[in-house]
Amino acid sequence: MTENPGSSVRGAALRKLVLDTALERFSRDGYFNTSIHDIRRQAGVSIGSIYHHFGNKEALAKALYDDLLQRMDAGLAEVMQRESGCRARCDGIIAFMFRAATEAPQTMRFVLEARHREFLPDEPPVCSSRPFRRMRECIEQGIQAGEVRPMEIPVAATAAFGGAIRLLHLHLDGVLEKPLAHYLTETQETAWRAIAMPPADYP
Amino acid sequence: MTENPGSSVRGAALRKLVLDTALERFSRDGYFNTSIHDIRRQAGVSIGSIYHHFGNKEALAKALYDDLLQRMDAGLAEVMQRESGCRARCDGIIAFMFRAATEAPQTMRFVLEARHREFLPDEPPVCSSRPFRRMRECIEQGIQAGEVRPMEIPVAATAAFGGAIRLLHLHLDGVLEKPLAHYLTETQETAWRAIAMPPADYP
DNA sequence: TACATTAGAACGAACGTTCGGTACGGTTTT
DNA sequence: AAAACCGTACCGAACGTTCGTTCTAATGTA
Repeated sequence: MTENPGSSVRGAALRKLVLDTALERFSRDGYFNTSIHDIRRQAGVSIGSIYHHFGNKEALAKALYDDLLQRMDAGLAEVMQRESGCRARCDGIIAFMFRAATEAPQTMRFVLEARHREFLPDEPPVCSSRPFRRMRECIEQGIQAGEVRPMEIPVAATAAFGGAIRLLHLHLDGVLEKPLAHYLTETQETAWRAIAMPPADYP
Repeated sequence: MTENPGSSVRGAALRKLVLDTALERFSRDGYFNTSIHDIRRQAGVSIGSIYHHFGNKEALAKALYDDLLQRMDAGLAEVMQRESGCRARCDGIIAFMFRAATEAPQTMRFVLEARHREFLPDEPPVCSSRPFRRMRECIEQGIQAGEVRPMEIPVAATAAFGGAIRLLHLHLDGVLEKPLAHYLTETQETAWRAIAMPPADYP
């Protein structure tokens, strides 16, 4: 475990340690199955420290949530800046999500699977957070540029990324036989087929 | 409210009343934000009755979960029996889910959004439940029949229904502008485009 | 009478949180 | 330079509340 009885950890390092521990427990057992005392024990810090840094349990979860969403958004922003054109960007977004779910499954689980509204009642739903808005905007631009069929935005956006996201869920639930990367290119191609503008001589 | 102080409700009717109340509260506030005492108060029954019929809180949730999954599976079975051919069945499945999410949003929320593993630790993930297995089988048969492109089953299945399911989530989160039905046919067409076998003279 | 069902007061455990306290570096006062 | 003071960080025993559950008595039903 991450026991740390001597507690040489202080300040910002302690804050980070608590956040890391909270992520591990929240994503594994869920928010309500994890007590502050659990986090205290595993992180090897005191109850007082946790309350000093975060105020209360809900604020700890919110700090974690904001942190992860922002990191995820930064990743997507980097994709959007590196790639140009809707197709390349969609592929990049899907690849990024697959990589994130493989390398940081706990983060992905907490962002994607947790029912945030149950413990953060004032938070808007995940689907209206920055990362998800970015995906929708990408599709909107694709339609305007003529790369993507003209269609209802929600339909296009969910068609483009819904398959990939469901595959992510399967991966996080441990029901996929092969590693995520094995399904990447096929997922990208399939997603694009669903929304791509057909060639001009299409029947 | 569903107050019922006089309590003429007994036996099977009482059991049903408790299940209905539990569904409403679980889907609105979540399992952990709903206490047995809450359900008792709203249903107008006694603590003793609840424990007599269900044993404990977890078993109540499991009874509800099994009930809803079975009802959903029956709906899907009916679609599979009525329709023949992969395309018609996929369309039927998506239409069924849209209808269910519109007419019984609480049911859909509990089946689709709740993190069951957090309160039913011994339950397999939703994605391996009967209804979801049915969807995957439908796609598998489509591939064998030559209606669907030969591809990895998980990719094909998530491509076929992932978009629709994400749209369901958007609907349940209340972020869609128009009623679900408005997006139905476009969702069906888009899903099919993603997985359909291309015509023989395809480049 | 016998059995199944309902009633609700009571209990113990677990939880989130509080609060009086220590430790310590920096700043002001003497 | 020493003393007094201050604010921040950390500690953990203790508190009040809530929750799931139990238990015994009462009640309806056959």
